[in-house]
Amino acid sequence: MLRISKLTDYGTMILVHLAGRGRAVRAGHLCSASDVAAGTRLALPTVQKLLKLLARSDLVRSVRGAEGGYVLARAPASITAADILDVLEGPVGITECSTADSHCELEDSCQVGGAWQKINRGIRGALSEITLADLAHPPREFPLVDLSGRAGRIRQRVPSA
Amino acid sequence: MLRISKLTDYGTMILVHLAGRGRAVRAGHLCSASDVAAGTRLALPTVQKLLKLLARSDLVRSVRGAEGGYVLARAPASITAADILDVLEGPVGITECSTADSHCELEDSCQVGGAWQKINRGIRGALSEITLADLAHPPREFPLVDLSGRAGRIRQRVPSA
DNA sequence: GCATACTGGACTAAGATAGTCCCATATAGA
DNA sequence: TCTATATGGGACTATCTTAGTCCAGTATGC
Repeated sequence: MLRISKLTDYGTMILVHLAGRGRAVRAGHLCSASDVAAGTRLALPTVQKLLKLLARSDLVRSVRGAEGGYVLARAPASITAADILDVLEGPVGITECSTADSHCELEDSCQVGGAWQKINRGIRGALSEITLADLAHPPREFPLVDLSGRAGRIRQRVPSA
Repeated sequence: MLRISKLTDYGTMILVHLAGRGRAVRAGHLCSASDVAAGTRLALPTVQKLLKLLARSDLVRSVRGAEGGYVLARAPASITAADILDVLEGPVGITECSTADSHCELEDSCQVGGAWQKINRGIRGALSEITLADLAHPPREFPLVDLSGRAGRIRQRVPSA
């Protein structure tokens, strides 16, 4: 149920790896794709592909050329699981009709649509409360999440697209 | 992100349709696959396939032969979204390694696994709080859901496999 | 016996996913 | 300026999953 793709899982591992390299980066050392592949034990071509993808987003910054590499573009605590999924899987919903601009020909006869959308918002909310920092060092408990879709958030967070 | 398959969506529509037929059923009329297809505007072969699948679970009961058909086996309020996903998509997690009996060769180098499992439990919890009755008549607000994985539930619910 | 309706399973086409590879381009340093 | 080291963009393929259809078998009511 509700599976994320392997690539998204790998991408998260990569981000966690980058998050763990904060000090080294501040000292001027960037992480190359090979570094990340070695650190995560993922295949190099796969890591290269994912880093390219991540570098196009605002989560990861890249520097080309010799001595180049990748760094997190933002603090781990300001990158949420929802951000990561948006970049790696696109901003789609749990059903096609739970994305914003969809037209479903079953709309008239479908009584369920609205409910999926609420569930979808709830899950997005949940994922927005979990940061890369949490993923790198999982806390005892994750915060409460509100499935009602009301505005209030437990913590203020950089809004995700 | 986190998409459910179309068939699961259709299956849910079918269940909602059956839930709406409670009175007719008590009067002795079962819903045939054709009835459901007409009521939901889904293609008949697809409906047949899904009803077969649902009838193998404990969510739907079937009666063969002329005048046969399908009924919900339990009250709509005791069937949760998690139950539905389990039947239609199998009891899998958002990552392969978030299912119970998996062996991931990256386990040593993967720092993320535990966190996905918590997220997974949180989402399952959320889905366990939403019933078929809610889906048929969506309430204003869905209940709060706890991502921490602690025991307490807002409502007592038939446990899902 | 026949019409109705479920049961089990095979089957296909289309699409998504995972993974690899190649060539172009940028940069640091010798 | 040349070379080694990196990223950037994209093509490509094999495999798996999904959606959808169809058929032969079986149970039941009339």
